[in-house]
Amino acid sequence: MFTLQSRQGTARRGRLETVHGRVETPAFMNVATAAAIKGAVSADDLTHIGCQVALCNTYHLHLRPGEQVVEAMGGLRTFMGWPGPTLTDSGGFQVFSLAKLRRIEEQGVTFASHIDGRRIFMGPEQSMQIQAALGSTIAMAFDECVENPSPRDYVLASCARTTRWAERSRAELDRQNAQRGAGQLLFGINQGGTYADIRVDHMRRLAELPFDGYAIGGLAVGEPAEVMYEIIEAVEPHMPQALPRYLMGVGTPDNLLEAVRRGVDLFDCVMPSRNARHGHLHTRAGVINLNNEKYATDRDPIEPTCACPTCRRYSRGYLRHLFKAGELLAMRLSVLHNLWFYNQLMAEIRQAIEQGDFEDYYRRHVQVLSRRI
RNA sequence: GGAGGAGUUCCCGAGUGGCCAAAGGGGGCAGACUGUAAAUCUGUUGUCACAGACUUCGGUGGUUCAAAUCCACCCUCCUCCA
Repeated sequence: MFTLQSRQGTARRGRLETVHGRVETPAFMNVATAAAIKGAVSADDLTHIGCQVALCNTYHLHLRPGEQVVEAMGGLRTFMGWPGPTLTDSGGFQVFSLAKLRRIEEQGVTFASHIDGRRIFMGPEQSMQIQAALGSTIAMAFDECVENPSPRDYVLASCARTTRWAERSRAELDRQNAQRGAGQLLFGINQGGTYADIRVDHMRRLAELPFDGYAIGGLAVGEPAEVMYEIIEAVEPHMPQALPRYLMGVGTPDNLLEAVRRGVDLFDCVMPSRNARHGHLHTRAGVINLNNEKYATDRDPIEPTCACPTCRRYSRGYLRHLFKAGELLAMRLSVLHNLWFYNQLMAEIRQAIEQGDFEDYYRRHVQVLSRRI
């Protein structure tokens, strides 16, 4: 159940009530691909850094440990000790990211497992069955994420297939929900590369299907940010107002501000966690690289005004040392900070929309938060 | 005291007459990263007046058109024998 609390221009402040808890939007979902936030961050930590939704991956969990194991262990939430809502990505992104290891056909995609090379077949039915077994709060339709730029002919054909896969995803999850007496939600995914007309046509088709939310996929995969914003603007008017909109895999703080401003409610991205593991930390003034020599004797926390567990206690100099020494603690503390930063950013955005200050908030932070300093 | 072996650029370590400023690691410095094949990947790492020149392979001297590489002596370290 999704309700809009308030709006400012196209920006929306909403609330998604699920059987596993409430999600205040706009929200950034924290990425836990293999049922874990990389960097030694526990589900318990997630609660403390303001995470609302944990995002896991169908393909990865199917390979290891296998959905039947997760199911036998009580489902994704029990398995990983995370009490809140979860979202599982369908495996569609792996069609893109593992392009060298797969073959696409109408029925689905055959992957060579990146772990042991064994053949894995995944179509919409398989993806839904796996996600149903995992028991995520929100399942994603099985799609093909196409790289940008791609030839128009290819995008057109791929998009038509993704539509058919969306229909099959919807039908199979309905079956799974009926069999299990479950109410797992399902989001459809818009594709169409960088072609606004294909995007719009595809979105219209998807909107005819009874999804619980709609995602824009296939962005931030090669195209300039401006093109991404244009595509969002083109597609947004065709997304149902009453349902949540999710921009998949995005992005930088700037990307989030720009997309919220254009009507997006949900996000996820590996950047804050991955970049944290690589020493790049977010501050109000931009992104710093803790590996840089200039931080060796810096006694300030990453962000002086930050209330995260890391900033309350540790200096940049110490964290830099931990990175240089290869200590796991460097990653843990950095990931905690960056995810806190993102979750906090979204909380501030929500408040700004509620108070009608979003435009002001946007102007003060855009092109500041994402710059490298 | 005797017999072997070894000393290479920040470190480890290849190289045994010219294609060597010297492989490969590590470390250092910097960069990348957008639904995670990522604790990963890339660049760079003697000096300078930098498409070239200069200095460098324990030290000194020599052989040679040419030496990190060959010869002599010296220094240091390791192993074994006394």
